[in-house]
Amino acid sequence: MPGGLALIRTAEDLRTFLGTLKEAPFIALDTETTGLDPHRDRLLLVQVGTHDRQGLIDAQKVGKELVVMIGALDKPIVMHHAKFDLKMLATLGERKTLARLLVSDTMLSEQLLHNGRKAGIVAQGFGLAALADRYAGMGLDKSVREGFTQVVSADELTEVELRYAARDVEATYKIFASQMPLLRAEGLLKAAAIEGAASWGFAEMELAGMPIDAAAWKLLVEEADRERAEAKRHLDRLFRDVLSFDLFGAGDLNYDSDQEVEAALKKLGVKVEGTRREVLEATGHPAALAVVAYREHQKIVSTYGRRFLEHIHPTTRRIHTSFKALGAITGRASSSEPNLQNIPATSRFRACFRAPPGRLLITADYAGAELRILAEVSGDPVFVRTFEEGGDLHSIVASRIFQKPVSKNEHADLRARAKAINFGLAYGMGAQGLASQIGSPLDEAEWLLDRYFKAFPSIRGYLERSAHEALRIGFAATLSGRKHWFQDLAQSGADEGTKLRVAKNMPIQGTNADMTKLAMARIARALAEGEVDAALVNMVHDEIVVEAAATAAERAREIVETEMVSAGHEFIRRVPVVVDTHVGEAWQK
DNA sequence: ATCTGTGGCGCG
DNA sequence: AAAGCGCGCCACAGAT
Repeated sequence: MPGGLALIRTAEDLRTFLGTLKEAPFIALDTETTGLDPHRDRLLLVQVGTHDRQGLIDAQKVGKELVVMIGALDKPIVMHHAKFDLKMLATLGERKTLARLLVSDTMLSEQLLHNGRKAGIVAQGFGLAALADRYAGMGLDKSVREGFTQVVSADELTEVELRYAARDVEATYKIFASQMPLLRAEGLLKAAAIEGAASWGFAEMELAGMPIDAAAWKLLVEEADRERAEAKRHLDRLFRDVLSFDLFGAGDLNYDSDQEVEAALKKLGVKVEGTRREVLEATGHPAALAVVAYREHQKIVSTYGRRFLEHIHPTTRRIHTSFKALGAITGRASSSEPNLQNIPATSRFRACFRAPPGRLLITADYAGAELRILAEVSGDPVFVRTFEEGGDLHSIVASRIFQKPVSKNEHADLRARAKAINFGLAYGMGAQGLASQIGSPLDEAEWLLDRYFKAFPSIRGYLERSAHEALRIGFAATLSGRKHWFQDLAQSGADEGTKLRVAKNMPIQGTNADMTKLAMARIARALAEGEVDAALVNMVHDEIVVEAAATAAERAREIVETEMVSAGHEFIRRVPVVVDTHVGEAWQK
């Protein structure tokens, strides 16, 4: 590093340093912090540079001006796990600049390159050190940078620590330089661009968190707990002949143990294999049904109870989930600690996510996203025309299959059957699956599927053709070019049928992920550029939630809808893209 | 005491 | 129980 390891402490010095990067095609960036929580921990160092020149910026001394100046370079900024660095950079302010950065991410790029062919690299993983070794033959000692928790100023960092901080930037630069031709060769540049652009969106969601009415939530859990206890007493009565009771009259059967439940049911003369809800319901036995009822309440108490509320952040009083941008093999994101993508939809739990006074939540979701994607990729004329005309696809499909007029009011039962087929076929569902889904005999389900595919030959044609082609070439892809290689799946011993179903589903589910992630990126940028008092707060696969000041809510809603539609049309060109929005105090479908 | 795999179930 | 795809969390069960 020219000039040794001197820290850049002023905007003027930073300007001088950045001037030396004029010729670089892109800039690598990394940060050193006192911890992982942007609401509690501090940014110490921001390192920027290339393979042969790195600058170490004292983040607290230079302040938000460093973000402005890096943004003004107008070059792609490459980070390893950009979401984290962006969240820490945001502690300086300048979110508007961060939302506009052209971000690339070496970690996500590597995941895209190995999606479904992790075998052989899984031991090293996707950490910076692993990639530095893989691409640049560089050894990075992460342990040097593990403990800055006691550090209060960049001045305290030792020479060794600063040298490693600079090496991380050098490595990141070299890694991306090597990844780029690979991404290009695999047709993954667009997918990588979406991931990079969305990383600020995920950062914004994690930073903002979801507002929650903890008291209301607690009441719902307590109610479920009472109902659970009542359900248990009921169970004890039903099972009284096959269990023993303690002094307090409580039975010794553990209803959370599937083994014990199965054995106890057997003693009552109810033979089941497994204790899944459908199995228990199929018996029609009161004791089996009582177990189902108990489980319903138990699920609420265990999954959405005390531990869930422990995720409320001590300072923001909000729920800050953690997103994995590439959480699913299809390209979907996942959410954890807590998972905000599996909050009960029909219950009152979603209503507990309430914006604070003076603010509102905008809930926006793609209407029939997967079926529109299927219309796009198959080109089925009926599907395409129905969406063009704004018709009800399930009704149209039912009318075709059953040869009689069907609507939401007329022959609604037939519409429900068509709906089950429509959703199931995107996953490669067979007659047996359909039979159990709609509760009809196997031969009837077979007849239905047959009628369906006769009415829509291009749907079957597309699904069969694309799935077999995917297996032949070794991967399935979305409309952005995102790939799922079948190497790991094959190695796991999956049979032909499983592979075909996965291949059918990937382009549909994955293109939906492409759309939603691109929309997130565009919404975050448009809100920032328009200086709208609003932020992304959650996403659930085909749905985006934004919190806005009440005075800005209508403008934010318009931006959300416009950007979701435009992002959808990047991939869906044959049929309209429709987004339903809802504005209110609470999160609502 | 802690880890890992499994069954079950919440969501799209 | 699953020949319907993708997740994460819970409790249990069996292991270390």
